[in-house]
Amino acid sequence: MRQKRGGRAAGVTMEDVARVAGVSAMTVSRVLRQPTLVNADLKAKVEAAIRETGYIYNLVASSLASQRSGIIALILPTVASSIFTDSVKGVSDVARTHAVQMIMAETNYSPAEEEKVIEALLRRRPDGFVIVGVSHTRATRALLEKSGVPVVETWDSTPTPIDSLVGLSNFDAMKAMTEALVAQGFRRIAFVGTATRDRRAQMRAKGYEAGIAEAGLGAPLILNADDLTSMESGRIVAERVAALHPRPDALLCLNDVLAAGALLAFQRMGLAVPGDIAVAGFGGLDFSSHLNPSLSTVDIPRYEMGQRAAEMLIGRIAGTAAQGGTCEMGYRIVLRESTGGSRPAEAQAS
Amino acid sequence: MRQKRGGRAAGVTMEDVARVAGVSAMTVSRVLRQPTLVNADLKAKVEAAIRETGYIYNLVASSLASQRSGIIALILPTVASSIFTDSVKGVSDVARTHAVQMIMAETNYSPAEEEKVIEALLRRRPDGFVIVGVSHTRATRALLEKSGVPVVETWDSTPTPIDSLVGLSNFDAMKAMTEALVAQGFRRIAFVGTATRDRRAQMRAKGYEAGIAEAGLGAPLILNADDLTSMESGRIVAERVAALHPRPDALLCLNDVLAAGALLAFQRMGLAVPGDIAVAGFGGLDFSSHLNPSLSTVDIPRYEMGQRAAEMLIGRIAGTAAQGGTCEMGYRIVLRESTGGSRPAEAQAS
DNA sequence: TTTTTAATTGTTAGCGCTATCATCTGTTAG
DNA sequence: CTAACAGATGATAGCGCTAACAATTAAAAA
Repeated sequence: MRQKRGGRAAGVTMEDVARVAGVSAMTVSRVLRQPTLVNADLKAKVEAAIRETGYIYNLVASSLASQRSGIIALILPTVASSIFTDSVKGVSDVARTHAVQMIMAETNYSPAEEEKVIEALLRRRPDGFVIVGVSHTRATRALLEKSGVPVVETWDSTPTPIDSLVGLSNFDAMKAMTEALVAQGFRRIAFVGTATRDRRAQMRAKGYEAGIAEAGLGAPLILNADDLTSMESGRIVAERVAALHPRPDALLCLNDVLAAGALLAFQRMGLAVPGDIAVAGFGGLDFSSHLNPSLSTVDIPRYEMGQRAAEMLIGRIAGTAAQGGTCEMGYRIVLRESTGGSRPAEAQAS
Repeated sequence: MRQKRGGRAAGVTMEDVARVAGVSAMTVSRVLRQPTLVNADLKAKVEAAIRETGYIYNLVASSLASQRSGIIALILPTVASSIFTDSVKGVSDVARTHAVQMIMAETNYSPAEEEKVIEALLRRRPDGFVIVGVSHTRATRALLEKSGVPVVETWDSTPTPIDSLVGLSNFDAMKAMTEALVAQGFRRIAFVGTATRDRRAQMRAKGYEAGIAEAGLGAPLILNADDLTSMESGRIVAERVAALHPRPDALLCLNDVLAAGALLAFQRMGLAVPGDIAVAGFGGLDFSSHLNPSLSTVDIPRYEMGQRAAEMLIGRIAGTAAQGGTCEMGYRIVLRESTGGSRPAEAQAS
């Protein structure tokens, strides 16, 4: 430890290691970053010096000098929801294998907050962004394009991604589930989820509407919920649904969390699922298959989406992948007991 | 944009902004960091120049020059589990209000991985660490102590924290739940969760054992599960429990996820909960109160623990809090239908 | 032997900021 | 009228690393 610049304590630097090992700082740097370029004896000497001094490589200085931060930023609507945790893990796992660190920030489903958050993260000079969603403010888009940082958008689809895309058609997926419910014989299918929040929610609602329209089932019935990510919210909606006349014979939910909340609430108020009312969700979350009755859902490859997005991003950063790359992820309609399907049967789609 | 150093493109720098505004770079820096020191006219001019040039502050350079990264690191066992998401949010929310960024890494419940992860993060020179758990390798402890970075440990208790602690007594909490079950009249209480994973799991198992021993209920019965964070694992354990002779009259689980998996599995195999077997969990997760029957649990202030830990850490970083600070968080025994308690009644403890 | 080439290592000059001190203005007090 | 001082701005010298190039040595080719 030395004293420098007005008395602030500084840690061990590469220079210190170099002195101990009897080489130049550059050689130490090479041992750490391109060990094959260094003679084996010297390498051993340097490694010993590193151990002896307790040197900890300084990535801040490295980032500044090399213009590479080794950080990828992950922007998502919320960190506190089970909906995205698997995608986070997918990104995080890939990041780790490439010796890159992931930094996360949440937007609370607000494009304005997203703009702020991205601007804040840009100050860290991340090597790339994975962003959940394709709907951004004009300024956000301009900011990202000007910065020249690779971006992979995901969890939604668009023909005009900022850079690259790991897509998911929320519209198609929810429409397919609606059709599956129709095929199961349900005729008064209601939908929970607002059309006024984020684009993913909107597209799912539109998919439901399209499914209803094509089946010629009359006017769609869309119910809103204030909070779209809590079981409590599902419970509250279930009470409203139970009071409707005529009561819907199926309730399709924006996601599995709402669906589970509704399903359990129906049961508690004495309604049989699916006898009195069927319930279906979206997302394929883990707990869905464990509920009694097990919950029908649209299974989407959450972990794989995160993985794929991170891999694509790392390709873009390395320059091996071209801009404009797109990869559409599929979905699976999983009909279980909550819609009258049998437990083990899992229909396949897309 | 200028070309520098062999042709790499560089973005707009503070120097560029300064030139446009007709001031020195130092003044631009002051406008951004200590605006009160700068004359209002100049400030306006600089702000205009920033907008005009599209300048984005470079925190990498700032971190290097100021020896402050503005990053706090959060180390937790896993990012993919609902158990910690609320704590993550607590840390993240506090970090945001202090204009600090949070960087997260997971250890997979392994002290060896924790050591690697902490060493990797130390390279980014974070201003502080929040670490879930108090059990670390000797090397980890030495590393953190030598680095001099403030550390707040949480989600467990110890008289000898590395630096500061936001504590939770897993032993006391699980013992209290065991006693509550005994008070409810259960006599053959089994426990699920391994005593061989992390210290938090161990302490909970020990709390259960102590509760059983003090009640004079004979030998404790501890069942292991391979995976301690999935409902599927709870289901598998439930099958083993159902086959026991005599069958336990209550199953106490390491956490709510296991408990929910077990509860739903018991129901599916035709066992009444709590009639044939009671179930209780730990963690106070959101979904517990929604299950039918609602799940008894030990509610712990997950979000607040994250908040408190982050606040304490920021105090340590600012130098306003002393080393060795400790703050013990409480817990609440919540008895619900799954142990024969009535739904609204929520007993209070600690 | 001399020249060419490849393989190692070192030197230099930043990366884009900020801590520190110096300078310069305009006040206020003596 | 000068000294003392506070307030605002600028100049300088790094922070700890790496890109680019230079220098050195040893091996291969001529």
